Amino acid sequence: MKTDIASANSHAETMLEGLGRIKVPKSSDVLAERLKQEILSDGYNLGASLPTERELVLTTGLSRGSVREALRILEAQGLVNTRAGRYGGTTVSKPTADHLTSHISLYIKGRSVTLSALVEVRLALEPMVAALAAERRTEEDLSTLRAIAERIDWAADNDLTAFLEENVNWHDAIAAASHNDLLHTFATSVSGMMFEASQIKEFASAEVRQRVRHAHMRILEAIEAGDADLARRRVERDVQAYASILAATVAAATGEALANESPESVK
Amino acid sequence: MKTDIASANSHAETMLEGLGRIKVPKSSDVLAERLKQEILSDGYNLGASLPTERELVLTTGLSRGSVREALRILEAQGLVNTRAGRYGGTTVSKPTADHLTSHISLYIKGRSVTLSALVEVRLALEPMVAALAAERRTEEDLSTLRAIAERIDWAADNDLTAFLEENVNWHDAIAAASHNDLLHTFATSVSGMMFEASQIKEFASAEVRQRVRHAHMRILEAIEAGDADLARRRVERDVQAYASILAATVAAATGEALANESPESVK
DNA sequence: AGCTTATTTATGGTCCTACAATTGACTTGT
DNA sequence: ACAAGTCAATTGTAGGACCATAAATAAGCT
Repeated sequence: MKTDIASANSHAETMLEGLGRIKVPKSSDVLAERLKQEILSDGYNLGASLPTERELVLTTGLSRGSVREALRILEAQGLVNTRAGRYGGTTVSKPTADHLTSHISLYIKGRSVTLSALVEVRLALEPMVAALAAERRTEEDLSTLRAIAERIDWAADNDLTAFLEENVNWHDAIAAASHNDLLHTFATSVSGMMFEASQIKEFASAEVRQRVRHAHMRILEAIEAGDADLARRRVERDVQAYASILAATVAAATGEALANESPESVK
Repeated sequence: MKTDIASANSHAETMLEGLGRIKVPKSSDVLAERLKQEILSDGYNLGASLPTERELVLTTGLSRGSVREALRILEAQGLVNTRAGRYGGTTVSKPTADHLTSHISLYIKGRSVTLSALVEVRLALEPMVAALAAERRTEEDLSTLRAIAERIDWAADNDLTAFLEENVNWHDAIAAASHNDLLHTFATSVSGMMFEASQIKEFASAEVRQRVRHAHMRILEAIEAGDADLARRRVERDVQAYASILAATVAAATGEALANESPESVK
């Protein structure tokens, strides 16, 4: 059953120029893609239940293993949740911010994005975040920010770990105050990665900590006043200052250690 | 074997205050997480081979089904590729831009992000993209841009579909010229989603098409001249103009149709 | 009744086994 | 030297069995 087809194809290459390597998709991929379309297209409101695994086995003709692999893919994409037990099953969900952050993080690490590239992205995002925060912050946003600022003030001279942690919270709180989900997630993902990278290099000297507190104060002022342009400018300056300090620290470290000229990459 | 433990626990609630609902992770999740750490931490250069499925079965003690589910998760995260056949197997890879774009797209659709929110993100990203492009564009970048501009000029009066398509290419080419991977991916993802949404509303009138071509010309000029600030300002104006046209079109459509006040969301 | 406790049962979670499909390397034939 | 065929390790798929989970229900006990 093989010789006929094989020999026929081997001599017909001239007819197949335009065809690249044909891809044979896995059944689990096909099912995952179909379910994904089904979920996105319309039906399936949030929380709605997909058919059970065994029902999918019947309707698709695939094995349960393949069905489960498809569901694992959808789960990794944040499109569904699964619960065991009676009245459990697979339900439609929406990707969380954490989900997207994790994927962005993987991308940054995988691509060895340089610190300076991250700075550029921050420089694009954070001034806009601050401007929107100044326009839209609620009283709740403000009190959250004030509370964090207080904790940072305390931690600056007492608990370095807490200081760095609260710093992340600070940026997250401002991003939240912009009341733009996507911008929020982008900004926190990128600045989170930067802090993760710069924390290792532990360059948070007393002087830097003082600078940070001062900058925060001035930014908070602008946001409290609802002055979008002022907030934008001050954040821009802050990020730039942060970047140059970081660059200097990195240069000093690599210069002293090995005179290594490769641009610093995350990961 | 059940009564003892059950009755003992039921009367000991006071001792268990601090314990929330304990979660029992799935074996495939645990394995996926461990392999992910292994891949990220250090070993496993790009292209390196993970153990075969059956080796993982031996070393982990899990069933092959669980191992495969774990690998599907890693695959969905873009961390590995799998090839069948002898000398095939699972190899370490890095998440592609398409991968991240797809996840961003899912997030936007799932969250029903509003068009105005997307505009805000574009307004943050694209001026920076243009500024960097002006500073860093290579000759190749420029010739790509010029070629696209030509095709857009032709398509504007002849082929609406091609016009919209080349428009996406245009934005992608500028983002590529910024030579910042992350910024590139963010910008194309967001503007891609916007075009996808606005295409349906088919508001690309002849007048709008003319405006677009003019704006592109002026932006290309600035990038050719290497004038970062000029490029930034012109892109900012362009995005803002685009946004207000879109807003007007949407307002007219919904106003006439139903006087619907809900903010337009993607999806 | 009103509470605790046990049972039921549909569902996902895990394991096992077997075989098909794939594919690069190897062998053979000419 | 080249073409075709064979081999072998690996993923892909199927099917079955059983375990673990959890909500709804029933039973039992004040």
